[in-house]
Amino acid sequence: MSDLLERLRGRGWRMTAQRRVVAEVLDGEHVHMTADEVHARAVTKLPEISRATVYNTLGELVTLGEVIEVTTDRRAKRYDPNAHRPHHHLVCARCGAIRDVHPTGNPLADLPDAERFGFTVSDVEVTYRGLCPDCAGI
Amino acid sequence: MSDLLERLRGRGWRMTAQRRVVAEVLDGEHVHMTADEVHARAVTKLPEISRATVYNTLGELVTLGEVIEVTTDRRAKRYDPNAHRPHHHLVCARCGAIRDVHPTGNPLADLPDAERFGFTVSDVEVTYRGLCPDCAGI
DNA sequence: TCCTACGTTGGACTTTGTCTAAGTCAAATG
DNA sequence: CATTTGACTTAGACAAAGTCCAACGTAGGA
Ligand SMILES: [Mn+2]
Ligand SMILES: [Mn+2]
Ligand SMILES: [Zn+2]
Ligand SMILES: [Zn+2]
Repeated sequence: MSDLLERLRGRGWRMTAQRRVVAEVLDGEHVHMTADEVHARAVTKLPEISRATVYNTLGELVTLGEVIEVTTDRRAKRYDPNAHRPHHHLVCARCGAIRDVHPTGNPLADLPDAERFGFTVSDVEVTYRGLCPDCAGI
Repeated sequence: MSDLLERLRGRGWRMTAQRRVVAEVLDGEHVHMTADEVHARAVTKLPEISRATVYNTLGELVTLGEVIEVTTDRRAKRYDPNAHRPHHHLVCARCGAIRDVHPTGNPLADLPDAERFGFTVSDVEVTYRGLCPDCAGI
């Protein structure tokens, strides 16, 4: 994530305080923030940053392949800076906690030709659902 | 789907023209309509039916286990009357076409204990993405 | 037939995200 | 450095999907 700013520059993108702050906020393990959460944290470092710019920058990071959009529920999209290692997600149905998981096996191989209906299948998302330790105890 | 009305009655639910119409609309193969699409079709049979009632009834059918909510994108939820046979979905990234698919293998078995982080995992959704024959040709 | 609790309705409201016009500024240029 | 310019940022209007509510209507039991 730290050389992200270089890559952006390499693409001829202008470096701004806003983009730097959004990139800084998106860092860590099992980070899956909504756009508004990113904005809330960005504001603590750069009070004037607007919601629109956060949306714009997140969209650019997704296009760049530095961040992945994750949709685990019908609420807000989540932005996942762990774009380097392919993984799937385990979601608590009650509190919404999200963990990265790395299942064995290849789900793409599990889809026979007869079940592809002529589609060119390029990607697969797997979402495991259940209750986290905290929520299961209640 | 035809005995749905019986089951509803068995649960002590009042039978109304609105609920009957929503149940009728939700029938067929590879049907994955949004709430507004269900409403649009329901209106042709019962012009006075309101959006709120469609949402209410769909929610009730989901609770009853007669219909499954499918979220393939961050647009509208889709309602799937094929709740009887477990299946997953294949989605065209361009036009949004949805097909039911039945992959081999069990993704739940592919998630080792060490990757469960103490969660009680109860369900898994798999979404295959790609291009349908029409969209791949363009 | 009458009652009433449950179902329905329209509209206001919320959440999430997009769009735009006007202002600002990074960085190329000399 | 100072200038210049088009890409970037901003506030706020707008849109789509869904929820909520108070008033009204009716299914089905007494
Ligand atoms: Mn992740
Ligand atoms: Mn389906
Ligand atoms: Zn939880
Ligand atoms: Zn298509």
